[in-house]
Amino acid sequence: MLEIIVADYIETAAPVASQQIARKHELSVSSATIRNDMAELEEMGYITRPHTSAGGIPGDLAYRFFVERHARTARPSRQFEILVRGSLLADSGDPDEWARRAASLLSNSVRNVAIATPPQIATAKLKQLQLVHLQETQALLVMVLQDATVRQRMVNMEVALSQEELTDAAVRLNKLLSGKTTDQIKTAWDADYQPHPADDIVVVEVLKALVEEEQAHDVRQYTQGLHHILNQPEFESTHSAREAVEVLEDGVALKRVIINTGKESGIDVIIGEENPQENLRPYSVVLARYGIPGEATGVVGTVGPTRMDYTTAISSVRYLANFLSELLTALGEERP
Amino acid sequence: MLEIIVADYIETAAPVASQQIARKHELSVSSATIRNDMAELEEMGYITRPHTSAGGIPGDLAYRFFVERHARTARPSRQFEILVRGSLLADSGDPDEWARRAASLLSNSVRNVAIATPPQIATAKLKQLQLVHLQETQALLVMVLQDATVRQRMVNMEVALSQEELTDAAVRLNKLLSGKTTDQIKTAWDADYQPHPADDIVVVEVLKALVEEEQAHDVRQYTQGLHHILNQPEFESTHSAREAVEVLEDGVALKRVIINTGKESGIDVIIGEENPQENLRPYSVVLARYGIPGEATGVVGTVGPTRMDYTTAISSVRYLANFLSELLTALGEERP
DNA sequence: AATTAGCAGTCGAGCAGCGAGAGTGCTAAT
DNA sequence: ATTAGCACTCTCGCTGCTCGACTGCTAATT
Repeated sequence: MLEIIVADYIETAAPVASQQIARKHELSVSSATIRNDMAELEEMGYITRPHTSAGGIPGDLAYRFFVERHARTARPSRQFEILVRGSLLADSGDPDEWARRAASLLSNSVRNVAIATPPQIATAKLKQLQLVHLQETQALLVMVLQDATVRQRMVNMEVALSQEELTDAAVRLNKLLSGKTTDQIKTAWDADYQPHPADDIVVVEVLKALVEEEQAHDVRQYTQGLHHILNQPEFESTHSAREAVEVLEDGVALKRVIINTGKESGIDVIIGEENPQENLRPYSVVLARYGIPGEATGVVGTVGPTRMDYTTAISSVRYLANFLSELLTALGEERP
Repeated sequence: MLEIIVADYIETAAPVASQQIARKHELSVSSATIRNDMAELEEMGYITRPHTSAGGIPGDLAYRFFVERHARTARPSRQFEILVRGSLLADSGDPDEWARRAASLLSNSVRNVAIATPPQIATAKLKQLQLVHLQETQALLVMVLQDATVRQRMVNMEVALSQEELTDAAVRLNKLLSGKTTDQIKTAWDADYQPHPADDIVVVEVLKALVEEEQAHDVRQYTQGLHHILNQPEFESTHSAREAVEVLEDGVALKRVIINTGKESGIDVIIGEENPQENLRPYSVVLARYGIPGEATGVVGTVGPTRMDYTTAISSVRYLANFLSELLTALGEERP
């Protein structure tokens, strides 16, 4: 039931009515029954109605259900596969160019904005980090990188820690993180880090932010297909369209999302309000990381209205990511 | 008179009425007089009216007049100069980065789309060109470049030329062009080429096209500020906005225009219908080439509706181009 | 207990009509 | 050559209207 509504709404962009469902899908139930079911769905928060006597439009929850239940398993069209192979195998062996073409291909496939970053080689290695006591609850976090550059930041801690306690914490954190690239740090973090009772939460948070910033520093990203936005009915008003273009063209919000995209060869689907980046809440993002984990990885994905065609989006992104990974490992073996 | 209308229309985007002019500018004439003058301007083709009883809106001719008469001489705002210096002197010495920032700065200044290409080093030098007789009026134009790559193209000539005549022509053209970079060829062309009676026009045209294509091959361009178009009233309808974004995002039309931008340190202003590129006819383009002629040059400029603020556009583009040229020559002297 | 038919009620889209306001073109006077 | 005056034109926003699409509810049916 819910899936029909979502699929219909994705296609038509209009509130879906009970009678339409009954007619279109030749179900053996009448519109009245459907109305009852829809009332239930509304109560559970899956769909809303623009006004009392109108059809239902799915909310983020409904899309989430749809994605988990149906869209994840889809395969890309044969045509898309051929196009990708043709375009990416031709010509250049330049990974930068691959990213640009991937964005272009994806954008055409999903008829939405697509983004891609070229594979980034994780260069910045952490040498050491220090915590210096300043006052009561204030400390300085100093991060020394392998290439001798230094990053620092003030921390306002939750509890007052002495210099000894801070040094202790620094030693612990160094043991875990030093010698690693920012990329590896992010990975190690999720896997190995266990909060130590003596660690101050704020210190950890600031460190995290600092590492992310370092990563973000020069992520180059290619954006393609901005014009697709203007075709979508949700952006018919100039205002919303302008906002969308502004956010996507600028790209810092996306950059933040990209950095947090996991590497476990899965597809990240972030639907509407789920997005930690406030600017991106009106949209959905489908992202995948590709490349060789820990060595050189990039990201491909697409951004669109929450009412986007998740099925082809997910399958296209997955196929592209896999193919780019293949290309990249082949390149690595060729020139060792 | 005409200048007032143009300036007013640029500001308000609404048809300018005779009474408004009389009131706003405190002229010592009445609205009736202005009406008479405007009727004349309409007859001369400078302005048109959306309907019988409406004010006048300037046409391409009027903008051309305005640009030549007023906009060319303007100086950029002090604020813009400071911003440019601050942003471009800071940090990196990477010309690619300069181009990106220049586009960004310009886009903000003119509140329109801005484009910039990083300085391209003219590498491809012409070694030799040959003309081979095939049939009656058909010949093959072969272009051999310094790096041993070969470009060829068929030519359907206007008159039948023998192999001897073709060889003759090739010798003449070689004398003029060989050893030069594609960049220098373009320059030499405008300056030194005099049509020889025995040269076939079509041959020359094809050669020209071939050189241009070679240049276009990998011009990287940075586009900034697409969102500005959505603010302009001329792109209120989703349709026209989408078309604009499509053309500008794609960029091949712009590429063609960029290649033909002269190097004589002038500002190229292409207004509406004047544009040889059909896709760009609804817009105006203000472009300047910067860098070291014959060695490494790039282009900065802006694209917007024909009703654009030519005064700040021209002054901003000029200032940026000059400043980028300075930066580039400084870089050249530093590392010889 | 679930399903269905029927019906009253709600809401939005589209259309015509209207009046106000802005601005022109023309004519006659200066 | 300029200007005042006036009739005419066109746009824009408002109102009220109808029509059609849907729902929610109730009562009947399986």
